[in-house]
Parts: sequence; structure tokens; C-alpha cells
Amino acid sequence: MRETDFVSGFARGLKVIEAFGETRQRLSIAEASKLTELDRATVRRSLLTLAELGYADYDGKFFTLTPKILRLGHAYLAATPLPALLQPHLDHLSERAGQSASASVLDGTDIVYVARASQRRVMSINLTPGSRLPAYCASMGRVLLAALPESEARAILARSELRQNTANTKTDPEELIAEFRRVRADGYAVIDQELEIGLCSIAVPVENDRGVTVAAINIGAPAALVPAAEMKARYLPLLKETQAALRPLLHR
Amino acid sequence: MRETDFVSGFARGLKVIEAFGETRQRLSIAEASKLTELDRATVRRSLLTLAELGYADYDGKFFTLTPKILRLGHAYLAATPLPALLQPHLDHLSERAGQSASASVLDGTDIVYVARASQRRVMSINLTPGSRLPAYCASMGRVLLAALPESEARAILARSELRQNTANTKTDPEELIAEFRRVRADGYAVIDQELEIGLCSIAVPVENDRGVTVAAINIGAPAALVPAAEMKARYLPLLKETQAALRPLLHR
DNA sequence: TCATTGTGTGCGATATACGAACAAATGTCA
DNA sequence: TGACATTTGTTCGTATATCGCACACAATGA
Repeated sequence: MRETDFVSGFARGLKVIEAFGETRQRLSIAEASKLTELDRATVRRSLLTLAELGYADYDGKFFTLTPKILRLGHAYLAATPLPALLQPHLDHLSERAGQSASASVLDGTDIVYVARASQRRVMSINLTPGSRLPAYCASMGRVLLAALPESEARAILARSELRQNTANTKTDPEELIAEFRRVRADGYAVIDQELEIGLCSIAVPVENDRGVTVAAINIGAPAALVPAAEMKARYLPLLKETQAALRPLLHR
Repeated sequence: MRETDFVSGFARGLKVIEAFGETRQRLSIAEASKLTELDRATVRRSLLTLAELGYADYDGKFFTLTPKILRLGHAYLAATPLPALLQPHLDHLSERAGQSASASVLDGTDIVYVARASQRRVMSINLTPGSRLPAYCASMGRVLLAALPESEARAILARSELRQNTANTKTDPEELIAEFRRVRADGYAVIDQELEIGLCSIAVPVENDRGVTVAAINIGAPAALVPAAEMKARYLPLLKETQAALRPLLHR
């Protein structure tokens, strides 16, 4: 790719959109400029462009994104067969388990939910397709990181902000790498309240017909109802069944 | 706003992203050029920019969006208080009704789901935040269109593609306008299998503390279990309760 | 072979970014 | 309160980046 095959105005604009996610819904030109580290004049042009196109509202002082911006992410969810393909299996899984079931893929240091079948809401966070969680402390994240070559997993951990969310959260990279090895050997990962007190989850990889991991699915349950030690006995067989049902459906 | 306060490279790039939603997940340069009506050279630069930034993959022939693109829509869902504020109320509503409950806002001729609490899946379509349906034939769409000045509602209908989805679908603009008047007077809208055979739904507006309609909430049920005639008696009281609980929470 | 379709590249015309300058608003302190 | 400093939005000039067109080339199929 040549130098000139890059539209920097486009890249700058995307950076401006992402700036909204980091803080509040209203951004002034100066705030957006600070968050994106772009010149005020440049950010102003991007924001006015978004407003002109209907992706943002402008009251003369603050810009806010409009729901039209969801068209962009929807372009992915609608265009990618994975979420639609996973959904009915997650519904079935969720119903049989009596708990929420989700599917996610890796994006940098985060996992991104691409489909979800929720039963009763147990987490304080509101998870929907597009939601992100840090990979290192989520069951699906463990599974997805474990599927990578160890050097890549290390590189991602190095870029991750390893926060101690609860007393249980593992934050030592070496301990996490050892955990990945266990996950690879066992074929599943269990998280015992490492993200949020009161929440346990168990995840398995979803592989395509050539054995390449393309996503992860999990079941989450309140620790009060299902202790971490029971997660495997209760849910691993169901997850394995779903995993097996999906494998032949995923090509390429 | 001056002519030069518009970054056309940015606008063109956004158009390219949206092009993915319309068809399949893989687009060649020429296909994207046709869909966007932009010059091939321009589309190529935009796509290579997306690939360079990790928003798209490129195998030398086709481009596909990556989950990173969900960051853009997520910037809205995370930044806007509305979805997070509605979610617990939808959960509660859904649980009491034993049916799916959703919330949406208007974007052009479509409604856009911003939050959803699903029970058993009854529709063939997979609805998640960001999903879109034509406003004219959805219960929440009727409510949102009814809240607009009639001239605006007419303008939106004029821009809508009024498809006859089922034998029940109302497609005559005058009939729809009359329906909006009824909805305004009654405070709710019922849809009897106008979008999909077998699905009924009932919706009410969500108003802020100044009486401005900011969203709509609905309950959907299988027509086989709950005939359209029973929707009002069964679910309107619950919807009204939720509506009343939300009003004081919505400011500005 | 000759259309047809698709991708990559060079170039002149045009659009855009950056830094600087300025005006207006806001904050600070005696 | 008034004087001054700081922050913010906007404009301007110019160096640079980008667009759209035209053309070259490759692959495909009639």
C-alpha cells in the first residue's frame, strides 16, 4: 500500500467518533480535541461533518451522537453470518441452562459480544452485542487468548490494563499464561468472580470445520446460586454439545 | 457553517462502511464503488484506510468488516444514558409480562432498537440494539410517528418504502395518518401481524419530564398465544406503569 | 480474438490540515 | 468590581493531501 492510499481525514473522523465512547455523551470541540490529540480546527471540521450527515446533533456548544451512528456497527452485525448463525444455538443453550449465554470474539485486548441470549439479568453491567470487556478477566477472553500462540497472548497481556476488579482477579501475566495452558489442555475456562463479585462463568471455544477458533461461547450464573466449583459439572456438557453442533456450520 | 467545514473524505468513508450492511459481508472494490456511487479509486483508498486501522480485513480481493467496527456504534450505546436507563425497566417489564420488551428511537424512516429484554424468541428476525425495522409497520414506529407533527409524519411516510409484508400490513399513507391520530388519542399502538405473520405487539411512548417523546417501548407476543384483541387488556397496564416510572428519570 | 470486468497508477485540479492569529467567553485574584 | 490570564471557537493563508479522471494492465469468458 502506498502512502497516498490512506485517507487521513477519514481516520481522524473515526477517531473522533470513538472519543465519545470514552467519556460522556456530550463533547465540546475542545474536549474532543484533547481526547483525540487532534487539532481543534480539524476536530471541528469532523464534528460538523458528522452533524451535517445526521450522525451527530449540535446545539452550538456540545455535540452528541445520534442513533444513526448505530448503522455503522449494524453494518457489521447484519453483514457477518457469525452472529445470526450463533443466535439460535445460544437461545437453545440459554433455555436449557436456565442462565444467560453469550458469544464473543477478540478485538485487541477486549472481547466483543456478537450475540447474546439473556435470561434473568445478574450482572450490574448491561451487555449487548457490541459490548466490550477486558479479555484477561473474562471466561471467553481466557478461551480466546488461550487459542493464540503464546507470544501473541503475551503481547496482548502486555498491552492490557490488568486491573484488580475484585479480590479474585488474576493480574500477574505469568499466572495468566499458566492459566491459558490449563484452558488449552482442558478445553474450557471458568471464572470465579474475577470481573464482578457474585458472577461466575464458564466458556468454551467455537471452532470451525478446520479446528480454528473463531469465537467463544459462555454461560454466566450468579455465584450465590451456582458456585464456581459446580459450573463445570452443570454447564460444560451443554456447552460442549453446542460447540459440537456449531463446528460443521462454520466454514473457511 | 462554511463550505470548507465539511470533510468529504470522512463522509465518503462512512458511506463505504454503510455499504457493507446492504449486501453481504465481503465487498470488492468495484462492488463497493457501485453501492456507494463513489469513484473506484476513492473507495479503494477508504477501504485500504479501514484495513490499515483494523476496521476491515483485506485478502487482496475482498474486504470484510472486523468486530472493531462495533466500537463506533458502541460509542453511542455507552455514551448515551437512555439505553442504560431503560434496560432495568425493560427487564422488569419483560419478566412481569412473560414476553419480550424493547425500546427504540426513530432514525429517518426506521426505528432503531436501543435496548431489549428478550424472553423466548418468537420472531424469525434477530433483534438486538442497533437493529432497524421500518417505522410504518412496527408498533413502536407508529407511536414515534404519531408523536411528530403530522406534516413531518407525512414526509417520512413519503420517503418510506411501504411494503406489503403480510396480508395485514397497512400501506396506504392516509390510512396510516388516521391510525396515528388514533394512537395519539389512545396513547398506545397495537400491531396485528403487519410485520410478520404470527407476531403481535403493543407500544407506548416514553416521555421526558416535559412531555416530549424521546423513545417508545413495546411488548411483543406470538399471535397464537395472545390475539391482538387481548394485547391491550393484558399488557397496556404494565406498559403504562413502566412509562410512568420512566418519566421523572428523563430530563432535558 | 475481442469484449467485459476489475484493479492499480499518474497527474492536474481541488480540497484539507496545520499553525497562527484573533475574538469571545470564562475563570481568577486582589 | 475590574484587570488580567486562560480557555475556547473561529478564521485565514499556505503547504500538503486527496479526488476524479484517464489510462495501463490482468483475468475471465463468449
